[in-house]
Amino acid sequence: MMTPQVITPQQMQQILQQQVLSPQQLQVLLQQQQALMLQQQQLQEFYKKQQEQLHLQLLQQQQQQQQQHAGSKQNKEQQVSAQQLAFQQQLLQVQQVQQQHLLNLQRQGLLTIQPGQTGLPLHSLTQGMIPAELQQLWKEVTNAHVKEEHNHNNGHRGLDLSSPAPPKNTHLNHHASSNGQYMSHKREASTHEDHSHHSHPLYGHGVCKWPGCEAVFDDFYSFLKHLNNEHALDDRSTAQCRVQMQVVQQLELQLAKDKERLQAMMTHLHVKSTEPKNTPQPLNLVSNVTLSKSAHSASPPLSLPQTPTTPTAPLTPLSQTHSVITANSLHGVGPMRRRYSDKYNMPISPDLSQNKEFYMNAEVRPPFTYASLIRQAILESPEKQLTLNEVYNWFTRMFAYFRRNAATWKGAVRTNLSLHKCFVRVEDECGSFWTVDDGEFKRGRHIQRGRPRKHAADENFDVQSPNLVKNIQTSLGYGPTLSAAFQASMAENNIPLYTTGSIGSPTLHSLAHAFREEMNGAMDHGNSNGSDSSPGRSPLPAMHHIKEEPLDPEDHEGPLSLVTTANHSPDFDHHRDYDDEQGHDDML
DNA sequence: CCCACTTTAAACACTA
DNA sequence: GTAGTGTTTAAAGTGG
Repeated sequence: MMTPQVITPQQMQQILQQQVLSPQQLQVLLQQQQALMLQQQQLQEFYKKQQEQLHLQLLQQQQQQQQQHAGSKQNKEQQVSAQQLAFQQQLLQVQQVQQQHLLNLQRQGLLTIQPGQTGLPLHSLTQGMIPAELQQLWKEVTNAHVKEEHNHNNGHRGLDLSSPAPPKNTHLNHHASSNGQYMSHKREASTHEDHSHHSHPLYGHGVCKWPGCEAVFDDFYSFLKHLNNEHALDDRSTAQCRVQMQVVQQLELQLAKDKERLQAMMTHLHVKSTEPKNTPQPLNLVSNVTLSKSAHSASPPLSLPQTPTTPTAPLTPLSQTHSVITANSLHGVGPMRRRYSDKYNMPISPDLSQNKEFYMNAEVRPPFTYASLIRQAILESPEKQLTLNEVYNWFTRMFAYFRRNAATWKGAVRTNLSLHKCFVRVEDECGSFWTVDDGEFKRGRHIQRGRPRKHAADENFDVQSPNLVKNIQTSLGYGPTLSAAFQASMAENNIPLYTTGSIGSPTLHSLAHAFREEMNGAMDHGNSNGSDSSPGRSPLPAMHHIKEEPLDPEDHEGPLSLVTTANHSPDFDHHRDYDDEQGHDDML
């Protein structure tokens, strides 16, 4: 495996630029292509090693911290948590680069992994493994002092049952070795195949993996024939090869950058960790709670599947409850009982924005209520209004959990939309969409039960009834004024306005973009319906609300309803930049 | 224990 | 008829 430096891209390029090649050169070229593959594998190994190093370092650090951890807590806590956050995000980033790299390789046919041979499903490598592993790492770092770090070998079984990765891939404290396991499997497999002459890096699952080819073959020999005929050394092939080289180069470049950054961070943290005072607490801030809780609720040793959700916690150490994510909830079985922001206006935005990538990649149930999430989704939209389908898409886009556990949450979303007073349905010719009445959200009220059942037909009656006063108000273009009111409301709740680019967190756009890129590679079939967006809406819909108000005296206490107006700011031109491009719902 | 709230499931209605 | 959407009710769980 540890092949010495095989060939540099420059050399390759030279060769390729010669254009006219002898059979010998062709042979050399093919060999070099294989060498390139080996390089890829080396890269992978490097990734693993880096992970391992990280792991060790984190453990060391944590041990040191434990020894000092009796001291002052509160002051340093946040500082440390910020470091941890950054570190965690860097970890994530490296993982994502790795993931992207692997995906790319796989897509380009340079990495041929056949589940049957490796014993691991491909997606466990390209999708599930990364977040799971990261979480595992975090769990170890954060919980090591509670859990016994030693003699865990056979006792722990890894992860979340819903995780795509099989248990054996996720042994506690064995993530590195399990990867090594994979590698050795792969190596074994490939050497074995090489012996049997039935494998080729460009041949997998009966398909030619030459970039852009994907021809199907029954047997290996017809593939070889095809390879020699269709992908012989000609302009096209060399061009493709060059492209591939650039892809690899770019990935390597990116990796190098991230590596460097990570190294700097690690160095920095390491230095700090040797200073007695800077590490009053273990890396995490909440894991104790999480662990103790889940230790009761879940089967003891293992099922802390995605517990590393705790990285969310360091950012917003508000209360303990929100950090408690039990195994059950992570499995999608248990109810979502982390009242993070359901009432009392706990702003979910900070957590959401800071942990966005985490939620996007890890199948962790977000510690927010549906109502909070829906509200967030709507408020994040340029026009502060979303169709149901767009709400769905926001969920799937922002949370890996909802991409996977699609079973019931859509119903819950609908129920919440209907049930909460704060969500107001608005309708125009093109369809209906939902807006948020933040005043009602603050009050956290539900529509009273037992009120007369509403029939759709009723909506057409009583257009002038007092119930619809709000509608009339909101249908007048109160744009700027209401926008100000809305922002004030947001400020009051300490909720950043993404759409206006607030806190230093990455914008939704860029994140969505990154996510989309990743998804494009990672999704097997996901996009069943390209039409994510609901029937096109005019930028200025003639709004008339549908939701009736039971005419509660309290409902007229203030200008609350004004806030509910969709913010028809002049920027509706750049709306839906990402909304419409993706329809990843229904991916179970 | 009570109450408010959340989640989930289910039934039902309406529309495309 | 089906799927999507929306409303409502009920049960169960959580937490103040």
